Amino acid sequence: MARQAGSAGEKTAAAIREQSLRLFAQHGYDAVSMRMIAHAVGVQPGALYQYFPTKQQILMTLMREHMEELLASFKAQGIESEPPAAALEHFARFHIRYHLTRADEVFISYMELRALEPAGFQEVESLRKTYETELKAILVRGSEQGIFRIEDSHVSAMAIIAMLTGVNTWYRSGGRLSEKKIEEIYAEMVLRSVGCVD
Amino acid sequence: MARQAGSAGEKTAAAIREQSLRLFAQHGYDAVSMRMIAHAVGVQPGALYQYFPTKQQILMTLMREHMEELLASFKAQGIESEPPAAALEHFARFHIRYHLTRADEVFISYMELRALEPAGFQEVESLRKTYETELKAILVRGSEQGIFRIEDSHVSAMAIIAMLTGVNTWYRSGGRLSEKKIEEIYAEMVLRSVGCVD
Amino acid sequence: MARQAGSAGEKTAAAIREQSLRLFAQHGYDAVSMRMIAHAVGVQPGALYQYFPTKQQILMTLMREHMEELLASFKAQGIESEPPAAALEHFARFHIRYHLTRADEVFISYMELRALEPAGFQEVESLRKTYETELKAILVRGSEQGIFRIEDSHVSAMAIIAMLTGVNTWYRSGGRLSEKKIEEIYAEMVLRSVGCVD
Amino acid sequence: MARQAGSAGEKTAAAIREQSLRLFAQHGYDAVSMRMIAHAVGVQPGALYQYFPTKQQILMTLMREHMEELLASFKAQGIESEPPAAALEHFARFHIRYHLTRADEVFISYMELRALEPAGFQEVESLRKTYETELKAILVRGSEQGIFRIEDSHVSAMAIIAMLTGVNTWYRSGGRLSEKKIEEIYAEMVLRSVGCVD
DNA sequence: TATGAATGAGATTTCATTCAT
DNA sequence: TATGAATGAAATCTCATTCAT
Repeated sequence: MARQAGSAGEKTAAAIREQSLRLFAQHGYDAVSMRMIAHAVGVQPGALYQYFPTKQQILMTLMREHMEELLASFKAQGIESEPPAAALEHFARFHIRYHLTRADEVFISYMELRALEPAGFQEVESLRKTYETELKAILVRGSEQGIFRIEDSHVSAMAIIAMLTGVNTWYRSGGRLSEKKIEEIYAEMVLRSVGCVD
Repeated sequence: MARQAGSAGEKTAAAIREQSLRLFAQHGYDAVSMRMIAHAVGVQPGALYQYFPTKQQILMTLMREHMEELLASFKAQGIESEPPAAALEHFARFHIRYHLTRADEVFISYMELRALEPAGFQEVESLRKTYETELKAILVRGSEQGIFRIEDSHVSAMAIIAMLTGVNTWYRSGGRLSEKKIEEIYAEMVLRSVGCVD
Repeated sequence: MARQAGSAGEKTAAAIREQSLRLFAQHGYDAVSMRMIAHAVGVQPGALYQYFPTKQQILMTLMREHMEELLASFKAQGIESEPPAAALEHFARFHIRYHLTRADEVFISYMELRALEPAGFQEVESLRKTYETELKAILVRGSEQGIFRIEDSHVSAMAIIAMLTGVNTWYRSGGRLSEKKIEEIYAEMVLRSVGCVD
Repeated sequence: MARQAGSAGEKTAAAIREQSLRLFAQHGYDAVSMRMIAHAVGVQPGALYQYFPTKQQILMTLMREHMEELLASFKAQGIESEPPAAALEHFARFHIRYHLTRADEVFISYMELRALEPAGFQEVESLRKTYETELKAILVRGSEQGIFRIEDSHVSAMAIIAMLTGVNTWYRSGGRLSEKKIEEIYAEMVLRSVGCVD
């Protein structure tokens, strides 16, 4: 069949991103074949190579774009200029919200790191560390001002991020608790965990 | 003459478990082939089928045995009969310790759940829920006794487990902090997170 | 306004010939893809089909044109009317010169014969035989006149052509010996090989 | 279907060599697929990989073994200790004989050099140069003893080898002339070409 | 208990070619 | 005259698994 009128290319490119994201999140990078992606998109496998040179590049693109958007989104919050307690609460709420609305992107960015080739791994790791560093900066500020009581800012940052990110492993929207409520509970636990009682 | 304890077969079986565990943790279930396992064990691929009927069964065995050991280990702690605060601290320390000494088992039990076929998934999920329920029971007890201040025991349990389990994503033994210290920091953060200040 | 001589189309057609020739000579017909040719020409693969209906036709065109030019060039030498010894020397020198200036054309005409489909193969083979027959005619004339001492004109012709054509497998211009010198050495060896001593 | 009794492996390995050789010679390395080889051998494509890790390695093995056998065969002739004229005649006859009995091996070793990856190319080239050097040594000896009249031993060697090797492009056994006769004609032409008249 | 040989399916990727625009 | 998008077939190679020995 020949191509349709209109900008078929843009639609196809977007569809490849969407379907790859969904399939990688559901089955894992290695368990998803180019055939599966092509079938989900509605093209022959060969057509994918007009848009991405390799399967690895599809994954890499999804991850890089996710991390860049996460960082841009975070920067847009202006959290850095807030006082420590407000900043930490804001960070927790932002992180939870981001997770709950971009479940697939977040999921593959944590789960499929090992599927990346070394160069790509380094790049994504570096973006992730940039994000983690933002949290650490908040913790250090709060600690220096005597607002937080923490032993080690690195350990605390890791613990907090793991706690927050974990929401995706169990929360399904439409459940017993609203997303707002989840945000609130996690934010409170985070603040308390660093000795900041309300 | 009697057969030695630890016949060739037993050694091979153990080696398959060890090497599969290591390889699955390192590369992911789908990225590991039976050939890779066989090569690591030092046999031909066909030999693996003397011990496991399918690759899926290797994964399943590793996961089931890990979960069963985790539960048995936990039961042996006698945490259930301790008062809530002590129990929670004890749980946190136990969980961290278990993670830091069984990194591979823990890792694949979290990461490769989706690689399981439905029946196996159900079985492992059920074991995991049993473990999570132990934590929830502690939280409920503490909450009822007014020792913990939590909004929702399920959410808190999920958050705590995610925080604790996350230690594996970054901690490498021989680092800046001892395992004991890590235990201590996490235990304190957990207690605080449920409003239990020391 | 009138179109310029050498329209875009003519330039493209010429570029396809040149690049195909170069690539076929370098990598072999089967190892060269239409994409490679298109890329070398600076167009998209589809554009090639404005000038040649198939990849096979590109090869066929290159070969046919080469053989026709070789024959025309040879005819223009007027060798047929020369006495046998002069004719043979002239043939040898012409053949060497032609090889050394059209390395790629000559190369693919010998190497890629088997890549041709039957009909094309027959056509090129027939042109080649016409050329070989010219040499054989010289040998027969010289033999009949007692100037050459050969056992079998076909074998001698094949041997001489192989010897001369072989120059391309090793000679690179700008080397130790000039092209003129090469011509001279080969011409002498050819004459001697048929018992025609100077 | 399961495997037959007997050493199926050795038979298969030999069959892969034979069929690859035949097919590469007939169609060219790039035009032959692993499917084609497998089909000719009577196995599934995957089975080939029990014997050769890559298609390239099949070609490389065929070429290396051919060159090594050629050199060993040549050494066994003891040509080096013969006087120049006898040595050159002997070389020519040996080369022709070898060509006429190993047409496919010889053919691919000349035609498919460019299909080799750099490392393999170097290896085969080096073996080929060793062989060529043997001929050059004969020419130099004869030249120094005033028996041959040659301008340049390298050019002469190249010319002679090309002439001799060319026999394969046209001779088919069972034709008008016996192999012995061919040997004789070529040997005489070679001797004459270096000014050594009988 | 293990091997060596093989299968049939499927992996990623590339191919020549087509055709609406 | 050329492009951008796509196809359907085929490329090399790897996979889990089987089974006679």
